[in-house]
Amino acid sequence: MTQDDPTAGDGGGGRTVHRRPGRKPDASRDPEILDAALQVLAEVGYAGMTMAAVAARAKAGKGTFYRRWPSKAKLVLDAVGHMKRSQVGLDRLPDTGSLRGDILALFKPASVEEGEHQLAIMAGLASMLSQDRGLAEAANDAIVEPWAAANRVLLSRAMSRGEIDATADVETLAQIIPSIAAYRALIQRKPFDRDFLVSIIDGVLLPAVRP
Amino acid sequence: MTQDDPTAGDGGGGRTVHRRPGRKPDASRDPEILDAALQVLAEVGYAGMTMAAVAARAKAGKGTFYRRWPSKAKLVLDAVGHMKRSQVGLDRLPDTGSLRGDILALFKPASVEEGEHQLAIMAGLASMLSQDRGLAEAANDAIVEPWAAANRVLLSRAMSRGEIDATADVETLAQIIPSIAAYRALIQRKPFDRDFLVSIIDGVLLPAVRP
Amino acid sequence: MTQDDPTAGDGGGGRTVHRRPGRKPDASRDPEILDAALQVLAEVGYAGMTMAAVAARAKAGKGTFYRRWPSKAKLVLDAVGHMKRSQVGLDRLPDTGSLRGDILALFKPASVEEGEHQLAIMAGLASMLSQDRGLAEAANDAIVEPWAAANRVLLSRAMSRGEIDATADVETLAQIIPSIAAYRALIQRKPFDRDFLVSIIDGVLLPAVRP
Amino acid sequence: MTQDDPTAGDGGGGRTVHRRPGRKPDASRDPEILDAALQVLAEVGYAGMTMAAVAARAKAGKGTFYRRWPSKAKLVLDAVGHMKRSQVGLDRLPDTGSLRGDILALFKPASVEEGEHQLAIMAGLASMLSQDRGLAEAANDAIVEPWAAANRVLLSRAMSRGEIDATADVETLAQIIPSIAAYRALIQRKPFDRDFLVSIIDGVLLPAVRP
DNA sequence: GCCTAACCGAGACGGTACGTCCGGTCTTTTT
DNA sequence: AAAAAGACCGGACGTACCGTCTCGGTTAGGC
Repeated sequence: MTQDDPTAGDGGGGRTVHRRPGRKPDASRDPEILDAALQVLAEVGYAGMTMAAVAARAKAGKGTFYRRWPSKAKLVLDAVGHMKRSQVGLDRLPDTGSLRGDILALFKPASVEEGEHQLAIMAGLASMLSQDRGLAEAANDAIVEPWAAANRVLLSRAMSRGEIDATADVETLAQIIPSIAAYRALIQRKPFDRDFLVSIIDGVLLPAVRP
Repeated sequence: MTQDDPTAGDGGGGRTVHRRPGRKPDASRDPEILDAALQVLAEVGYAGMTMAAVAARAKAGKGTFYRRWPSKAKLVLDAVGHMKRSQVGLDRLPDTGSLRGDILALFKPASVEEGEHQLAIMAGLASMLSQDRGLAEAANDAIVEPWAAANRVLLSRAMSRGEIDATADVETLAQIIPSIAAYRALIQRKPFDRDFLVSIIDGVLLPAVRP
Repeated sequence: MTQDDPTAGDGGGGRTVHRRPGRKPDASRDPEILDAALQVLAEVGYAGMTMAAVAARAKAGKGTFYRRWPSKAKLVLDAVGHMKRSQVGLDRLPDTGSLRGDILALFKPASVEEGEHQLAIMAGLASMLSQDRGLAEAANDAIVEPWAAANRVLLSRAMSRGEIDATADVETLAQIIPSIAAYRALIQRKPFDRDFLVSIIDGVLLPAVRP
Repeated sequence: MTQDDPTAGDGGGGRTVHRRPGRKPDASRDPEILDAALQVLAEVGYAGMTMAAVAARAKAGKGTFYRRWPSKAKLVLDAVGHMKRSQVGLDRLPDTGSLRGDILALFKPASVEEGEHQLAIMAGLASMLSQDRGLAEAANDAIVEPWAAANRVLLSRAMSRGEIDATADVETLAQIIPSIAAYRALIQRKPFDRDFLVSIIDGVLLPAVRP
């Protein structure tokens, strides 16, 4: 998103390629600005988020981020894409021995809370999703997809154990919980609490995969 | 949203309760304004929708709708709540003899197209959903809930026929398809096409309800 | 300004002359409305005077005075023209024996106070004077001209007594005090107090007319 | 009207008093906006003058002048105060040798025309004069007072020459012509033409000052 | 070590939408 | 039919905010 660095291509044997003189943009401001944007976004939503507020939060001037992102929308897009992704931790997934236990452990309170913060952000930028396809993708990749991936792994494991039907549509099933969680939080604005999770697991997921 | 009629409550023995004199609000302007708002909303989205444009479309003065709705957000909220609901038609649901056939018939192309227009409106106001719980509720009631209700009926019928497991969690299952459809259209911005519908039906719904 | 009353000619022995049906305009409301308009005008000025405020003050509906006057400006015009004029009382002017005494008596505190209220009204509609020639005339006739006329009489008397120069330009001189009083009150917004009056009399008027 | 510069008061021993950072208000916009306001004011009057029109004329955003003046009234106030004053030119007053000649030369047609434009502006804002003492003062200072000052000089000269009575009340007399001119133009809406000027001079001023 | 260009925070700028208020008209109920 | 009450359309007011531009001051390079 930040503009191309004309010096980037001068990697190898380029000689006497005159760099544009002057001070380089302070790269350390990028993440600070993006974090500030995410904070404000989660607090007041996209519409309520003013560039002045982000600037104040990041102790930056508006010029500093308009030099890097062409608009508020693109800034938010980049901010979402910049969110640290692997909160779910595919490398250390729960392993309780049963699919039900694994999934309940995956959506343990801490994770859910973390996820709700992400959903708050996503809710904040919901308006942009309809305007900007790329932003929708970035948001999906950053927030929902990791959980779907985790579910995919847990389902595959259960299948290897012979715990679930070998013909189950793992790909589709893995999207069920994250999608409904997001829908419930974003559109219905109801809490994605443990009771609801259990009703999804016991009412939909496990029945659908029973051998 | 428009205020209650203070004269309505003449329930007791009071007689000759004098109505407040003066011109009554022109009730016919309500739906005209709401329709104009929906048109503009679907065309340019919530952010691009200006009150002046709605006023011009409805040939109304700004005072007229600020007398009825306190803000742009509330106007849109009411407009969404006012959308004609019975697109699904609970009284004339498909009846093909099988649950799979029924659901596929329910989400026939015409309905889907109609639904996508509604989703376009909903996408237009997505930014508000995160700010206003009432709006989210209205949107859910007007757009998604009718389909969930239809699914509920179809599932109940199939259960009476003995086609599906008698212990199936109809309530939760009925929400699966509308939720995922809305999520896919609003957040992921991917088409809710027939292929995806089939993969939901065959990969999740039917397996979950098989006896 | 108010429309002709077609019933006015039915004074005497008219029998079975069919009147236009319906309630007659309540002529008694005219002065009440005009007084209310003058009050509001003097209090908040022309710009701050709202038709709703006048209506409330007169316990009238807006329709009542828009049926009689075509606009706010014309209402004010009529209101000014309607102000009781003969505050000065040409028939009972002071007669102290000297021009100086007469003029000081004419502008005695009570009169001045009364005059200041009129000037407050005039100041309130000052904006209209520049827009509407007729209003300016009406205002001048109602407020300033009576004092000029009184001065004219006092000067003439003094001339008959041989107190002042027989060639004095009475017409012009008679306008001096009212004009300067109005200018001072309207434009300079300084009080037209006794000291200032004395300085006009002794510094301008009497020197100009001394034999 | 525009706020004081908080850095101006570095009078004491304080060193390294850091100015408030940020872009400074573009001082050149002040007179441009004020001129635009005066133009619009003279053309359509105070009531017809819209901020949007002034903004368009000055190629300014509304925020720019609402940052400098708190309201339309204050903007007009400042605009009047800003009118170039020295139309009269105290340094090059006429000197014909006689008071009568001097005054007639002072109010030569060109000056009068110039003055009438100023009176047009003043008439345009007449409504404000009754609401805002400061505006009335500014208007008086900018428009009428310069002429009074010129008259004062001419009278003093004539007195030094022994042409007029040494005990004449120069201060009061100097206000007569400008006051009556303003009153006649603003309130009576009659032209302040040469004939009327002559009648003032010969009927009031010269008689009052004759030795 | 100095020059120069681009950076930085801060905030004024032009433009535009919001929500309020009011003038003049029209409608409903009461007299 | 006229009165009081008040809703109606249109449009100006003053506020808020986006994206740009300008200020004084700082930080890299290249010489």
